Amino acid sequence: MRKISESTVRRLSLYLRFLEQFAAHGQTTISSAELARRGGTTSAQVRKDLSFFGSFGKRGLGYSVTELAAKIRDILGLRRTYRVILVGAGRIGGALVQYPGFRQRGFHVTAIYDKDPHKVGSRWNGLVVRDVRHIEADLAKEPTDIAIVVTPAEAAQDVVDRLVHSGVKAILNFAPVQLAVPADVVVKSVNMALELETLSFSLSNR
Amino acid sequence: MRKISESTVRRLSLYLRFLEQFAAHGQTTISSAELARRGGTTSAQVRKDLSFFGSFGKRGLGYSVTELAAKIRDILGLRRTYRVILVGAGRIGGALVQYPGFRQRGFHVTAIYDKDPHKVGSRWNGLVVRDVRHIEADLAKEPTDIAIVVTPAEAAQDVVDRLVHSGVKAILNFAPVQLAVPADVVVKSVNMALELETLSFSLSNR
DNA sequence: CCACGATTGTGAACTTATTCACAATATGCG
DNA sequence: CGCATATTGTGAATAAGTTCACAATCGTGG
Repeated sequence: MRKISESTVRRLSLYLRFLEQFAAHGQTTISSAELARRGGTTSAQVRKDLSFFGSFGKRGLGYSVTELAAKIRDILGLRRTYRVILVGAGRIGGALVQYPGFRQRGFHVTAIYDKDPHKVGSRWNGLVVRDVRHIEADLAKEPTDIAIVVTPAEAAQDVVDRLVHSGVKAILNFAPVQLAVPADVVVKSVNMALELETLSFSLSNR
Repeated sequence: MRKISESTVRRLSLYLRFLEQFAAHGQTTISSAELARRGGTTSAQVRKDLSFFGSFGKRGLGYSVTELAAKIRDILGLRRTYRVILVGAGRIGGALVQYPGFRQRGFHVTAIYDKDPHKVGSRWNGLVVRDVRHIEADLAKEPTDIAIVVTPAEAAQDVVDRLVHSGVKAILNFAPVQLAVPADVVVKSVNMALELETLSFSLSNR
């Protein structure tokens, strides 16, 4: 397959969200122009994004809302559900476990780990927090593709090494460090402070 | 000023983080190559990013860690501190208020608002949750540039309208909706589920 | 004080992403 | 059925972002 840009994937994700909203309102077809309006982009961009994967519309008519949604789910790999483990039972971890958006989209948090003995054993949203040292053994029994890392910066690389060693292939990282992983593992880092800094930049430059 | 790309700003933010780490280790100078290695980019990229704002290095030597950090803080508008208000006293809101990264970087959460009468009045990290209907009056007394919106999707646009009306110029939005704002207000939307979906895409395409 | 190794700053080349623009349909209506 | 209208799919044009490559310059050591 041709190399698909990150921005295209993010937009597809957005389009899917809008399609679901349209479906909920009983709308059956949608034009690229309308999708673009909602997503803050252009109709040409919408069509180009989709064109990398096939042609899903009808000229003169637009797209079938449900068909296109199904197609995008397919493209994004959202037909299946994913087991997700979470490392770091802090406040952000807690918020994430309970975040309904994950489950709605098929991401099921199946285990929570922490290093702190005070946290190990407590219940979180129906899950018992386990000691990080069980990661390897647990994942050997229950292979898991995705992990969310919400540890302090110092602990993150060590945790990631163990996750990678245990077969985790995708990591959503909230720790403010650049993580080193093998080429076949994908890391996506999110950093709240950095988002605020881009806002600060915008504020200072106008 | 020349138009600066979002990616450049994000990278500057990253460089700043690394520079602070280097400073903490007592390192006094740094080369673009080393900064690039840490940030997962190239030395040319680092120099180009900086070149949009001036020339801060010494040929043959590199950059002074503290000087460059100061320069980037300047560029990003981080010399000052920012008052930040938070709308939505849910779990994510709670996690964000306590997130040390914000305060460290000069973003001070000064007020929390919610619509739910059960939440209004409770204390959160030393702040009393106030009713959203006080936003206008409060901001008239204490002008605030930045707001973080962590409301349900349905409520977000309404809240944003009131924020904009009250003079807020930058919004970090966690609600899964596209927000409409005037041209002089900047919105940055963050969506956790979307991040996981990009991971899902990567997993399905290799 | 000159030659050498290191490293910046930056135009130019290249690559990637977005927008344009239009032929190719599909529908509906008289 | 044929014309008017809507809207896709896509090559070509444009714009934006990244990498290359090299002259400029700094510090050092003989």
